[in-house]
Amino acid sequence: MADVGRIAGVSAMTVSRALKGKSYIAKDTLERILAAVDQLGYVLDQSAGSLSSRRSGFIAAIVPSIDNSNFADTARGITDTLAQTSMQLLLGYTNYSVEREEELIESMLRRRPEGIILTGGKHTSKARVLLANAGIPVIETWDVPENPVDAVVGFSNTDAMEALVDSLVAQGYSRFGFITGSEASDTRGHQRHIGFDRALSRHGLTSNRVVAIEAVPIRMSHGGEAIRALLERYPDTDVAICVSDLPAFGAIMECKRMGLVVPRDIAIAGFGDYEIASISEPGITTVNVDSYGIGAQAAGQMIAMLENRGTAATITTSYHMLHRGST
Amino acid sequence: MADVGRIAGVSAMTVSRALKGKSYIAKDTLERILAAVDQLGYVLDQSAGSLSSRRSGFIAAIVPSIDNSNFADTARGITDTLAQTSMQLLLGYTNYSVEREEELIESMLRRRPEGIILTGGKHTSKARVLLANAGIPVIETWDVPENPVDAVVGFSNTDAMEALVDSLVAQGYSRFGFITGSEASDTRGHQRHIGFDRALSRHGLTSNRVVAIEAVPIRMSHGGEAIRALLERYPDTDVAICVSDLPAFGAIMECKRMGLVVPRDIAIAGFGDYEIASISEPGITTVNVDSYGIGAQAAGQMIAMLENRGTAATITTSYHMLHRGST
DNA sequence: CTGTTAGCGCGTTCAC
DNA sequence: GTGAACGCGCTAACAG
Repeated sequence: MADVGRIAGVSAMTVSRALKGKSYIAKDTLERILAAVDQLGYVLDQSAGSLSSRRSGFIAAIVPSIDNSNFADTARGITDTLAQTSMQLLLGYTNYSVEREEELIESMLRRRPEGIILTGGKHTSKARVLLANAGIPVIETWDVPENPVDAVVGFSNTDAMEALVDSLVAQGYSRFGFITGSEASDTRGHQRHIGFDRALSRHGLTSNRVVAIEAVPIRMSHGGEAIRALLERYPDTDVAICVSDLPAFGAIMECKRMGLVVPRDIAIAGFGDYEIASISEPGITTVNVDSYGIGAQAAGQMIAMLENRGTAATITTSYHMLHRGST
Repeated sequence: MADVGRIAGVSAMTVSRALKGKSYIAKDTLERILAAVDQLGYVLDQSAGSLSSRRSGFIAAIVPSIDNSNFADTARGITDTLAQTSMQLLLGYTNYSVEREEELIESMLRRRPEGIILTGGKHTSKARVLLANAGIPVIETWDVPENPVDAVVGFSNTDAMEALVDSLVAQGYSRFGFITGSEASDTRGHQRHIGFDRALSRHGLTSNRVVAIEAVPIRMSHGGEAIRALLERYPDTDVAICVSDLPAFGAIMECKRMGLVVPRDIAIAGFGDYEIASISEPGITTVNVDSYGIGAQAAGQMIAMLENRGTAATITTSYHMLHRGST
């Protein structure tokens, strides 16, 4: 930067101001500086800048998996919204492990992010301490935790699943199966299971037709295994709800291979409204949860909090049922 | 850090050494330091550290989209491999725009990454200048560019598509259609199209049955539109190759809706071996391209280059045909 | 509109 | 094994 200044015949400070674009600089001074920047191929060193200004320009975000279009959409929502500011996203994924989350939080805090966006409300106690000490806005997403760290942008997975069950009961189904993954790891899956149970008991139905695949995350292929297991144990099941559209799709395809017709022989529903749910034939009945909007709103709330415009609000995001051919 | 030192009764320097874990520290000194760190909830400030050590600990990676499981897998491969080191991934996506890539490169270079991993070999000239000036290892992936910037980890999309066409010709198909997206943006799609043309002319076949959807990126739903357009214009097409499995799946589902049986009435092949290709019924004939391995090998090569163990090598990654029920 | 001074929080280097 | 001095490249604060 000093080099640039030398060539342009100004001090480093003026170069700094010119490159920030926030202060008034004489037009010809600015031109000389930009010419020098071009000539040298100079690129600002933001790590030095952050040290001095005490603003890193980072927002950290941690999702369970990027290999899942719901969370990828959330990450996109965050990035796109952050693009309006000069903030940069520092993204990490936990593979659904709170221990890994703790490590990630620590390693990200070393970069002094100005805010941090997490998925869900389950964290190790050390993670909570780290977050508290960091003194930065924390936003938990994809859930409405009972004891939020700070702000929240999400929806009740329990309620959403209850609504799905209600609508299927209304359709006339009564022998419900549930296909899920490792609930110890996937807390949102666990919440959905709770919603499933609750809704069923409200309707006076039983709910022990459950297949839990102990794999993290649950994939399309697991849906196939699971539906076989479910139908073997409970052959009279008339509808199987899957914890996400991915296993739901796998289940539907497996049914096809088994010679069963969905939904005539067995109805199948998913959760999340992944693209496949609308494209698959039959289409998959599911719950749309606005994955992109969760990210966009979380980033928006973060920006507000950083500008002292917002406080630790809880923003509830919308979801809606999508009835398609699979039920 | 000075605070920690004060509590532990040592200098900040000793704290720094203790936290790095590379130097010898008396056992009880170390314990006192760790206790103080715990007590204060101290977290290292890596931005200050990088400024001083002139090592940011960042590797930048830029992919076209994270909302695509192939590139998400590559990102996972990079992260997982980097986890062996203390490097952190700085991830960005371009939405298939070289202009956006240029912006991203510049904003990432401000963080002084120690290396940068790009997708493909097409960059703006300014981007090339920025990369050259940065003086860090650059790895281009997912392709084998004619004029690589530095190292390369990828495969020839042209060759891979040629191999797919060859195998379908061997299966007896002769009236080939091609479904693709915006080739101006998706250079790998463009390469595949070239391979398609080349292979067909080698076999003395024509190749004008092409539907290009001008959307970026091409999604499942576009496959449906495209197959309709293709069959309307060229009703005698016997096999449609899609630029990726996503539109291939959309096309298969649309055929089902149109009452066509795949592959009896029309065969369909994809590219990329997304999970859906193996789960879908029928399974989708496709080319597996080791998306995760591209990331893992790129990161491995990056580590080697940073340790001066490797030079600007070109690593060719493997691909293989997967014949499934759709052809 | 521009320059000077000081210091951000570490790690490098050298000393002991 | 530990400490002191110094500087990384930039920007805040103040001056003019």
